[in-house]
Parts: sequence; C-alpha cells; structure tokens
Amino acid sequence: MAVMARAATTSDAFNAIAEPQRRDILGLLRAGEWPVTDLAQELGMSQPQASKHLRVLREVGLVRVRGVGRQRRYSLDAEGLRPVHEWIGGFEQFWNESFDRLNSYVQDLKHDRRNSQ
Amino acid sequence: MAVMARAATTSDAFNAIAEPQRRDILGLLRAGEWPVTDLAQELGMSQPQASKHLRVLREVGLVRVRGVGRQRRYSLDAEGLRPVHEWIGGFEQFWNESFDRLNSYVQDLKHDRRNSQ
DNA sequence: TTGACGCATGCCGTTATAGGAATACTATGG
DNA sequence: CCATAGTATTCCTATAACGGCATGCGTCAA
Repeated sequence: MAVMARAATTSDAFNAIAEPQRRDILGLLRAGEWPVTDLAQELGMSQPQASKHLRVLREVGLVRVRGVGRQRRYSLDAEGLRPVHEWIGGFEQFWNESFDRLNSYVQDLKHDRRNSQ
Repeated sequence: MAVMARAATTSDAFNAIAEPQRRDILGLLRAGEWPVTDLAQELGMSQPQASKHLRVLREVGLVRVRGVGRQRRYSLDAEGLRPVHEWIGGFEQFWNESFDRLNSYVQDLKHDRRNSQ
C-alpha cells in the first residue's frame, strides 16, 4: 500500500541533518542552551520555522528541551549524531594522507610499468 | 516565486546520503568498481532503482562512471563526502573520552557546590 | 484577572521524492 | 547488420517537506 516517497526527515539523523538550517541549529547549540526566539534571531529564521526545525531535531533525539519560566531552552544531544559519525568514519581511509601517498605510489607503479613495457 | 519545498537530493552530499540505499551503494563501492546490474543484485534492488540512485550520486560528485564494453562501472569518489566528514568532525569533542571526563568533572563540581551550601 | 510574552501548531500551496513497470537507448558479438 | 546484454529514462502515484501566516496555549507580571 504505502507508496514510498522520500523518507521522513524524522526517520533518522541522516535525514534530519540534510536540511542546512537544522545543521546551523546544531552548530549553534554546541555553545550551550538557547531559547527559541534568540536562536531564531541569531540564525535569521522565523520563530515558527525555528520551532518546526527544533521539533524535528527533538524527534530524532538530536536536541533536548528544558522549560525555564515561559521559555524553552534547547540543548544539543550529540549522541544522536554518532551513527553519522561512524558511517562517515568508514570512509576515513580515503582522506588520510597515508592513503593518498599509498595511492600515488600505486599510480607511480602503474605508470612505471606502462613505460617499461 | 519558487515556494521552497524540501531541498533536492542532488543539492549536496548531505541530501544524497540521507537515503539508506545510497549509503549502501557508497559502502559497497569502497571495495572497487561495480557494474550496475551486479551492484543492484548485491544490494537487492531493481536495476532501474540502482541506476536512479547512481544518477543522484553522480550528480553530487560522489561516484564516477567508466564505460567498459557495454557495461558502466561505477566507482567511489570519496572527496565529495568531505564536507560531511568535516561538519560532523565539529562535534567530535562530544564523543571524546576526555570530554566525557571533563563533563563528569563539571557535574561533580556542581554537585559538591550544591551539597556545601 | 488580564495582558503580554515565548513558543508550538495548523493550514495552504508548491515542489519533489522513491518505487514499480514499461520502454528507450547503445555498444558488442556473431 | 541485427539480436541482445547492460543501462538509462519516462510515466505514474502517494507522500510529505518547507515557508509564510495566523492562531492556540501556557506562564509570568502588575
């Protein structure tokens, strides 16, 4: 029945951080707690948009909320980013200098063999 | 004019890797080149789906193609994952053991101050 | 109690997805 | 030159994201 469309933004961290503004929010939250309005103003987005993005981030467990008076303070829950960190880590070898050296070494070998045949 | 909807999957690496199957493809390509049909079978997806996902990955520069006879061999271009790697790296401190220790140290301080007041 | 402040939610409209099935290439082998 | 293996593309449908705007709701101050 359910004709799959794109996965929900709330389905996992990967989908949640696909949106640039949500990444901005997470980046800001590294500094500590932020009430919604301040956060929205700091990032140049409307208050409703900020609330909506924060909702998504909350649903995937990337942020926490705490009520203080009439404001709600959001903070980072970086644990939720771990899956992304680990997945991307699986490609680390491709950026390592040592790998680059190995790679160019292999290229050189190929080059030499071509020239000597 | 353009009433923004969700950003295109081809807009950047973040959006491209939001789809699980595309992550699977990239994971597989770490091992080397793959022709479409083999890749599709290996990952249990239809050939058209594989082609479509590969198109997205190609458009954001995460894979390369090379024609060999009548087949097209796809290979990883991990350079395109760098932005993701760097962004997520900005949160690394939150998983470091040293940070955890610092964190609990701060918690202890707070705890002590509460108790001594 | 009544405002007002701080946020969350609802609704609307446009855009674009992912999957399935069918079809349109395209280079190769005979 | 033609049949075919190997891919890419098109059409279709259901789902939902995102932004703007308006509104609902809880909390605090006077």
